[in-house]
Amino acid sequence: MNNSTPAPSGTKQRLIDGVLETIRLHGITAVSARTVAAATGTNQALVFYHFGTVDELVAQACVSATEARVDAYRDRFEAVRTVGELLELGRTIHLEERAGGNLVVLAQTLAGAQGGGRLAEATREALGKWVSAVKSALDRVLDGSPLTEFADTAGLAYAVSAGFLGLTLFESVDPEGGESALRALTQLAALVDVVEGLGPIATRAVKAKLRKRS
Amino acid sequence: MNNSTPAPSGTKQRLIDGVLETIRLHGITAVSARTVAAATGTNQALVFYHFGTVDELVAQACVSATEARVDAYRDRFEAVRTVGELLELGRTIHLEERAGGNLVVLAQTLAGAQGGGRLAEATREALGKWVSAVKSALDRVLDGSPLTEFADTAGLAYAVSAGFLGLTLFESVDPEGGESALRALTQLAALVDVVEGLGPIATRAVKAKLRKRS
DNA sequence: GTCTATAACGAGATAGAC
DNA sequence: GTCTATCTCGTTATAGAC
Repeated sequence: MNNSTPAPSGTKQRLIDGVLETIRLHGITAVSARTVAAATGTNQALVFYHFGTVDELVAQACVSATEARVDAYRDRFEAVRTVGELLELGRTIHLEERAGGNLVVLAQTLAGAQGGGRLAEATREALGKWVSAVKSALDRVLDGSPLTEFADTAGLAYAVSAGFLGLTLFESVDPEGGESALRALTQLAALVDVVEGLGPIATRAVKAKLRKRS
Repeated sequence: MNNSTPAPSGTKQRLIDGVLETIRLHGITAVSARTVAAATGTNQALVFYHFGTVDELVAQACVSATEARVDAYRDRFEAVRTVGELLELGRTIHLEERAGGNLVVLAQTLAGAQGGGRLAEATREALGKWVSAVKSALDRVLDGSPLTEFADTAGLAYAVSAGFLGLTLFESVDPEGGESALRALTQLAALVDVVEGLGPIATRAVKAKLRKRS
């Protein structure tokens, strides 16, 4: 806790890896000091020595794993230029992270945070990392678009992040449904780009109609 | 199991109510035969007498609760006429069900289904009820719209349902974030309606551009 | 820092009285 | 159909040897 990357060398990191693997394979309900110890090849007492409680281990694992993954996409977030590209990036992230199982960890931890407590705090922090990445991309992408003055980018970022998380949980019980949802989102991305590139006349029409409603 | 509504009179229904309340208040991780018994004022042996296993109780509670809620919205789903109205209904459902805690139950059960098994089957079934309600509304609403031939309504229904579930989990750890997400969705609903009502010229332009991309 | 051993407790599940 | 009692096991957490 004394520098930015507290050098969790050795066992501490192995325990974090172990709990992540356990969550990926068997869900948050299967997490215990013993199952984590089994996954790391060590023993359960080390969980309490290094983290004090099981919840604390899960919390730290969730935050650090999410941080690492969001950082890994920083360049690609910054390369996004249209809403369609952003949705496409979302789809890519979803696919890649599903393979690595990182979204599952976040979704599971989020579910486990229902009772409040330490996990709620940790998941709020972890989700915030994704949300802020999406929000800054949205701010850049929507700049100058007919949607700017009506779209609450912060709220949209929350909605998008939450949506992908829900999708992650969903496809674990219904892979085909998840697949078709992703295909639909890809079509949606194309639609958004088309609307964005409608040209000045149509854009002004959209803007005018939107103003009339608000 | 011998007729459509198996008359789960008395204790069996109380156990179902008890597990639902437990999940709402403390999450799926807090569910056990003992906690449910405490919530019903009875004893834990009844769980096994009536359901065999705790998982089976959770599974039946999830499915029956979801079925009841989806039925409660049937009329309102059928009254929907535009995409914007559908999104608005989604927002309404989300608000009402959050108060009753029913979406939380589904989201929590979904998270608990990660390891497969009985819960996975039950949540697939329960989610399917929401999805099919959304899909039939989408089919009706998109009929004749410029989006029809490009939108995969089944996939969209999955995406929308999963999205609202993710939002439900999200706002339990970050209520303000959830609020802003819902506000953003309301704005989005207005935008969709505006695009839908663009008039024949713009509609043809959108269609043409979409075709060029696919 | 890591291990074994163990305490204290809650879990799922069953047996049997009523 | 409901209860109490109990079995067995997994759980968190600690104590203490190494």
